Amino acid sequence: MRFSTRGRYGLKAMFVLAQHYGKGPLPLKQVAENQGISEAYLEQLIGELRKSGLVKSVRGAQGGYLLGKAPEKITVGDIIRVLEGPIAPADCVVADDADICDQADRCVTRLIWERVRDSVSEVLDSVSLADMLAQASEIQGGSPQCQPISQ
Amino acid sequence: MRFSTRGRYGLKAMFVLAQHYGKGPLPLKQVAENQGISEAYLEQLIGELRKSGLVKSVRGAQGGYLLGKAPEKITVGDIIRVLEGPIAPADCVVADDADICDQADRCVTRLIWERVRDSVSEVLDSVSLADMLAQASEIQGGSPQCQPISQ
DNA sequence: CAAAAACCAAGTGGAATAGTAGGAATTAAA
DNA sequence: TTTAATTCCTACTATTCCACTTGGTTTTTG
Repeated sequence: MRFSTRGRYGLKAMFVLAQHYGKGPLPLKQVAENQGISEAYLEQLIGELRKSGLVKSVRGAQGGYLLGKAPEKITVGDIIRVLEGPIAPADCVVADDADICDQADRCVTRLIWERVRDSVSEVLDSVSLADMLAQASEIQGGSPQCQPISQ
Repeated sequence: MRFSTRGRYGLKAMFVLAQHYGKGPLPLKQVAENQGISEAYLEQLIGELRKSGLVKSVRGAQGGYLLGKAPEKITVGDIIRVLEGPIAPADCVVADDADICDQADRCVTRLIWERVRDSVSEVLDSVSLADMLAQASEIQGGSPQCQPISQ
């Protein structure tokens, strides 16, 4: 029951962009170095974030990436859903195609997965990048960094 | 962010054993057929549950498996932890080796993963097999079945 | 024009998942 | 005492996903 590096790296990258919000585009190289993440790998992830509209890009020299919306309007859940897919501990509780399960109304384990899904969604949707910025300034020298190399 | 079939099948199997609690050992073949799960695969999973003490086995003809404790004393969290490992959306918030992260006190994304971990744990630890039995009798003909073939 | 950057597509090694296959040991019942 | 039912154990396999790497092309600024 782990999130992969896709979601975790993506969230860190978005946090870095949030810290730079309003200061123009930030080159991916700086984001990657800041977090100790492979730039080429992060490039793939941020490409998906761009297609989703959560980030914008500026091409060419002096270019880079920026948040597509204000930090208040981007939640952790938004980011995770783009990079990890729908939040659901089992296929039968993926919100959109809930009717995939023909036994839905008689299934007891499904009730468990629904509760897990809802509680994870509630946590992730309740935290915005702006909230994370606020928390970072509470924590002295706050950074999104956690295990620079393997995390 | 899915649980694998390990945890999902294991939970279903445990629910079936709970339904049979107090009635002697139940052969794995019946559990597997009831749920439409490969018996040989389920055998591996229930072996781990047995080693953890959550189920007991009776060998030989007329043998089978039984819950190791009363349904009230076994939670979904117990089962999931045996089959899926510690509940933690990222390695840096695996309870035991929390100190794996040298930046723990300055890390902002870690706070998110801690909240996710705790909320998932809270849900899974708050539901026992006995609770599931009660829910099953509320739902007419309640079964743990959900998508018999692929789930 | 040169350098900095985003963009794109394809390949790669390793690990985990979701099983299969085949047998050995144990026990109840015929 | 044999037979059938059942657990127990190990090893194998195909597929998928992860976490990258590689090698470019295009766009833009100075």
